[in-house]
Amino acid sequence: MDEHGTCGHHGHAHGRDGHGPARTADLVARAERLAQDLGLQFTALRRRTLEVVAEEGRPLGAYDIAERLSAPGKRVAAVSVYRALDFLTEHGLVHRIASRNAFVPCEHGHGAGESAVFLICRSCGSVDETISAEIERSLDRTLAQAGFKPASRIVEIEGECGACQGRGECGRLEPR
Amino acid sequence: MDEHGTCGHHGHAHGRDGHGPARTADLVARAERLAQDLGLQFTALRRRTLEVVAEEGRPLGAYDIAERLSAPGKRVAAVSVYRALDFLTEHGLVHRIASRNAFVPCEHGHGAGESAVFLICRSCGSVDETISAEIERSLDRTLAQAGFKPASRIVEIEGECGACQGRGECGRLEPR
DNA sequence: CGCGGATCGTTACACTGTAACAGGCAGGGT
DNA sequence: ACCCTGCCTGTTACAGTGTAACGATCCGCG
Ligand SMILES: [Zn+2]
Ligand SMILES: [Zn+2]
Ligand SMILES: [Zn+2]
Ligand SMILES: [Zn+2]
Repeated sequence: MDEHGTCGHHGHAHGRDGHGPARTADLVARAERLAQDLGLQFTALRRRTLEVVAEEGRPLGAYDIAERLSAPGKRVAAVSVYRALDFLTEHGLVHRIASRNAFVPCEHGHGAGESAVFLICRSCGSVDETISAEIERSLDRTLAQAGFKPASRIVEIEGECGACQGRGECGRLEPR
Repeated sequence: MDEHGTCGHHGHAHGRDGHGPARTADLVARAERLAQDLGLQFTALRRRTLEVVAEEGRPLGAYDIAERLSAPGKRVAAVSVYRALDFLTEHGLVHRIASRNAFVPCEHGHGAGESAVFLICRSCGSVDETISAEIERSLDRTLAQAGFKPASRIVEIEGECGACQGRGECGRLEPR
């Protein structure tokens, strides 16, 4: 799959629901294939959780997800969402943004070895996931030099995305 | 700029209270100089908070700090600690480890421009702070290419530190 | 003296995450 | 059919993390 790979300048219109749905189907398909291959259960709760995260254009907290999954008369507890998120993050379908205590859908389908760099915009709240072999290499080099054996990596950059720089701050940052 | 010349080989013996006290005096001096220069108040609470964080060899939570600062009859509330930590982190005297919700003393005296890489050991819980111009460069390059203007960076690597990989022979010195 | 600013104590509250236990449901052996 | 087992989910309770709001104190300044 080569999603927006030729986007050049990362115009990332996912501040809203730009290409959310398309990605959602992609992710669900990937999850089903993965569950098939590994003999895991891609249950309804896990699927609905993935869909909710994928369709929101910005990081969602576990309690926000629980609220979106709940219906009048059928409440989904946050603890169930946490368990679903455990499954999804373990298999690389969603990522946790440590600096925000929130979750975003994976945009790249990278393996466990490749770690992502998250660009978090202060103005519009969007999160862009990029992969850079160069960063990977320099990280590996530094770690090897320090005699440190890495298991998981977190790289999160907070700042202002390209779309928000030109226009003051027209990013719609929804309260609540 | 003195480049972490103190510790050369990153053998980081600070798993316990190795060179805590020495660093503590260093940090306090740096804080006093900084407050002097900028006309800020390095109050008793801020100093004691910095000392507590500096003397522990591992990341401390805000509530842990509050507990250590409290005495029978003189309780320090966590919210006060958070305010002191805000001051200390804003001026680069301590760093927050986002993946742990905990705080460590700065080991390098780097400016705001240089971002640190934190090596967090799963076994002994120690945190080593290193600066790598190479990582910095590749990050800058990737960000520029994405049209993203960075404000703050978080790089946290979890894994196993050099000392814990031996598992029988601790603290083996590795020349070069 | 009165005033504004910064700090700190205190309370209350929201948000994040996990432990423990119980019920449901599918698959497999008998 | 039955039981047994493993996995998932619902529910409750709780620990840990972080902030808002208000008031008191201190201090420098006109
Ligand atoms: Zn990803
Ligand atoms: Zn933006
Ligand atoms: Zn530092
Ligand atoms: Zn270690």
